[in-house]
Amino acid sequence: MVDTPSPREPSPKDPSAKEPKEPKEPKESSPEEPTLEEQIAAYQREFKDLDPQVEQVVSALGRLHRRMNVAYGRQTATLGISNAEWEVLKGLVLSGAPYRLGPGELAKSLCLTPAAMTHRIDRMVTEGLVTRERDETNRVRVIIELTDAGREKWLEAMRLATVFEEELLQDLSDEERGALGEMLTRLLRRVEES
Amino acid sequence: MVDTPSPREPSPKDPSAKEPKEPKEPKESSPEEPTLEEQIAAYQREFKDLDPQVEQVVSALGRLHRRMNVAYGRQTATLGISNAEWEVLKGLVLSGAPYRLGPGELAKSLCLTPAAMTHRIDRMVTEGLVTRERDETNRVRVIIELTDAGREKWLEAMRLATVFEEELLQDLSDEERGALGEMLTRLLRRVEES
DNA sequence: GCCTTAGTCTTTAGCTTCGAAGTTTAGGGT
DNA sequence: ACCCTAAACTTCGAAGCTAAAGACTAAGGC
Repeated sequence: MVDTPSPREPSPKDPSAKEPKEPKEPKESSPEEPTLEEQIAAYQREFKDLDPQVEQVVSALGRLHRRMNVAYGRQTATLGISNAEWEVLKGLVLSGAPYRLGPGELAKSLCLTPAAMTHRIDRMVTEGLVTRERDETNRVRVIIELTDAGREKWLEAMRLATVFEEELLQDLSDEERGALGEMLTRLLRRVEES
Repeated sequence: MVDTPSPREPSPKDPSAKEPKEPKEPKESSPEEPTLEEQIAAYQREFKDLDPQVEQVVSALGRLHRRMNVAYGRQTATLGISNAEWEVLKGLVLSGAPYRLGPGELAKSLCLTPAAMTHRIDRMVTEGLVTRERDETNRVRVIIELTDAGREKWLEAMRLATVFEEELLQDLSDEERGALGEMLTRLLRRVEES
């Protein structure tokens, strides 16, 4: 998860409230959210035999993933769907035409339990993104099929996502992008083998 | 976390059950969980103007994070704590001696709501990992303090985690590790700026 | 032909989280 | 002195997920 916990928004707080006469000193050193460097320094302070190189990779990776999910969430929200629903659309589209899958297969590809799929599909059917029907040749199976509206939503979300991802990687050269992807893939293979 | 959704275990299924006479053909092509390469190929098939390099970075990153969380979860489970509790211990230790923080500060450093912290702390107090007491000089504040047992748990978890992380990165040379960490940090900075 | 076994989806109960309202305390203005 | 606002935590209600149990269907042995 997997992960798709909807991240917390700081609750923007009506800015029309009266402006405080004095901005009120930031309290002295707000320990709100330590930066990455501070966090790694703290780790070294508290745990002597720690490889800072390894820690930097692991910590940056975790933070990056969290921030990206927040960004994706903001984008899908503008389309009127949740991050969770976007994941379902992804699963269906990636299965290829004619975009039909059973709830169980969808659940596997999203690393969810079948029970969770049942409820997600309930919502998405009422929103017109997918249809649910029983397979008449094998009445045990249920078939979820992407609607045209669902496919269109997926396309819009993809367009937003690719723009964001391109911005994210704008500081990396082509060689760097290739090297980064290759190294991440190597790590993934290592962890999937065990 | 976003983060820390407890991942689903495939439910090991009692192995003492009778062995099927024939292992029963894998059904022909189990589309269970597409591999990374298959997934990227599917994306290109369904969305023509997609940069495969970018997609590889993004997809590998997401998968890697999920697998790592599963691995961490297995480790903390052997210590008798959950991934969520481990995060709280991390937050306290990283704040430095004397390992005291308010629930609100803890919540911020973990990207959770204060409400969630209240419940997590309830559990951890009964398990003896932390103590909760009111600050006598400012009776609004509550102070969560790490116990010796809690600190010991954190140390054990750190030892397991560092072993795992070292294994994860074993295929990367020192230069590669440095480059990887630096690139991830650059991406993080980019996304944190906006 | 019946019955067991396995497979697929849904339902139920419990847990964790979030958002919002509620409670208690501190500090400042009148 | 009183009250008002802000801050910090807790409580409440709703939503989502998981694991386990339930219902229904297909397939195969006796």
